[in-house]
Amino acid sequence: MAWSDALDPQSPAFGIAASANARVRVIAGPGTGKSFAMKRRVARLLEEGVEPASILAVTFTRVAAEDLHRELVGMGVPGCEALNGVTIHSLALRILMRNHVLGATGRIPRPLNDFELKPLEADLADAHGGVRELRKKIKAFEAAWARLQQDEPGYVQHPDDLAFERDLYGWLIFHRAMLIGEVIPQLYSYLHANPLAQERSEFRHILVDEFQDLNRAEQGVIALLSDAADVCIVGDDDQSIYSFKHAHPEGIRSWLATNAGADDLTLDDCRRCPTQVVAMANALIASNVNRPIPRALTPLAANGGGDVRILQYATLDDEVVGVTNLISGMVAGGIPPGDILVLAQRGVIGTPIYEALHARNIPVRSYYAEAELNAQNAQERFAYLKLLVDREDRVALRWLVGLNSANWRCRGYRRLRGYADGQAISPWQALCAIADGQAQVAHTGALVERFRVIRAELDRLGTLHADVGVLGVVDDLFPEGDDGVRDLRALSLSLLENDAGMMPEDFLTRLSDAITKPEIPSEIEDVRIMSLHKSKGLSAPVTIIAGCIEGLLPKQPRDGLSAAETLAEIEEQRRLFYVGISRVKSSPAAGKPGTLILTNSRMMPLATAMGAGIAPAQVNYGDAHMITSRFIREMGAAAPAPVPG
DNA sequence: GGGAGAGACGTTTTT
DNA sequence: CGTCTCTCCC
Repeated sequence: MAWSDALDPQSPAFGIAASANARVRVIAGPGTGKSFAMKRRVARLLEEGVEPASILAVTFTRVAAEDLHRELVGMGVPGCEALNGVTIHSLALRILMRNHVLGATGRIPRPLNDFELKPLEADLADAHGGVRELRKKIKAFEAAWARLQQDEPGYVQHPDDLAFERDLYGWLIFHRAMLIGEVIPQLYSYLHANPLAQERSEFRHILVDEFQDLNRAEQGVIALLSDAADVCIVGDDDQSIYSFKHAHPEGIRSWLATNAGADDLTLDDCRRCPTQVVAMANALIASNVNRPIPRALTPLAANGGGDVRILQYATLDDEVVGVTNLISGMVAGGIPPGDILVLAQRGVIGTPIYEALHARNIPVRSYYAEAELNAQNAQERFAYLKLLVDREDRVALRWLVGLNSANWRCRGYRRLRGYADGQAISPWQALCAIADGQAQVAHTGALVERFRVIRAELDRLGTLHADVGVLGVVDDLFPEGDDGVRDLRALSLSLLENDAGMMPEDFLTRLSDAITKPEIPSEIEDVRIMSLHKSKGLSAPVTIIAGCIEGLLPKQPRDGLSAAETLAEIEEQRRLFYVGISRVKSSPAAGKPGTLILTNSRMMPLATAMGAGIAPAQVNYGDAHMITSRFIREMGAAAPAPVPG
């Protein structure tokens, strides 16, 4: 295939593929064929003899990276199989490892699981304004302290932030661990400090997908990698939904100002969605006031109007049953389960739908994160497994000695850490010394008592392993019938199925990977249930968004915000809904009109509402009364009238 | 250091 | 409504 095959030279896609400008920005609305245009651009580069290794295609999420990689490799152009599609985090880690940046500063790339953040938070909270403030600080640190688009990354602005960074590094170095997110500030400062670093001129062509998802630090990393590269960024400020990690729509908007002379191209023809959905999406997003470049998607008549329904149920239970019935009916009618995408912003809505479909033997998969480690006993057994493999896993030990204490025994642990540091020994060695009476450290009684239990349990597991191997240990740690570890058991057994004699450390590595980096299947065979965030970049012939109520979509803005900040939160929620409805794909030729179903319910138990952080409009004897999302109204006359479900 | 009781909050993502 | 977090007190 030649890169320009069947491409109209007047089309924007041609322009994107052909532009020889060293800086190109593409604003591409949902479903406008940006992957297609990027692919053609890469094909052109390869045909012109550009080294595949000098082309960098980078995105923010693994789903998008693997998608891009698959598309690029599938082009059939010579050299395409050598192309890389990477997440910015994996790229960062690779560059840091290659340059021994981490080793030189005493760092070990042992990532923390989500649940392992608890003791870190407890250990640092006192000195840094409490756990809540601390979490915000971690987010800002991961953005290299550039909380706003106009902030310069890498420069700590407040003395508090500086003290926090010092303590955080201290904790991570002592515990021989890393935050996933810290690779970004690390890489930024490495590249910034080393203008002669090979990586700054390694790439000739950089393509960035979903650019609006990058925060200022991540944008800075891209800029520092671009010394010798042509850069093409693709994204959509209307799909910017990651303000919680300090990515703002201004990022892609202001890129032209900092890249003078850049080409500015736009993709507006919505090739994916039915025309009615395009009209609804346009009406919806027009309600965003803070939108300097008002644009609209152009519908494609050939896509047909689609099948759009807005359904209301009396109660949340009815909604769950209703959605389940709809899906069963579709599957019974011959629609492949993999064509169906269910979006629910909270587990309380998504999980019951998942369970109900599961009970009806409909293939279904839930994409809510790290679900295997939700239960505390799952976390505990997993920590034991880590310690069994490596007694010097300081994070796992820290977690276990703090377990079942509200403050994770942070005061005793502080003394222990001081002692271990002073003696230049590890916490494990220090605890052994104290437990065996060879050393005394005041106020560590509770800690050492816990340690004795942990050590005995590890001895037991060690013996068990010697007797019955990894499989026996798995059976002991994740026993059948224990709901909390059900998923861990299933996952472990599937890993050991063909290789029961695996070394424990290999088993642990594979188990960790399976939990934190689940495989993204290329053939979708299940009904998919996920958050709206996760759905970015995906499309499906049938898209169902459940829970379209005020307080959830949009979520209740946080308290204490200024009017402008509140507006910004609502506008981001509107963009989130815009992303959601534009997932639906029509293929009239294949008999798939493109089905979009939006559901809500008028009432749910108060406990459910409060449990999910949904502010009810009114409460009556334990029933929370909900009202329909404003977004339904904002889609205007383009949307069908809501009907009972 | 740790327990009791009052008060806040609940999501989304990255190897 | 639960769970987590914070403060106060022993």
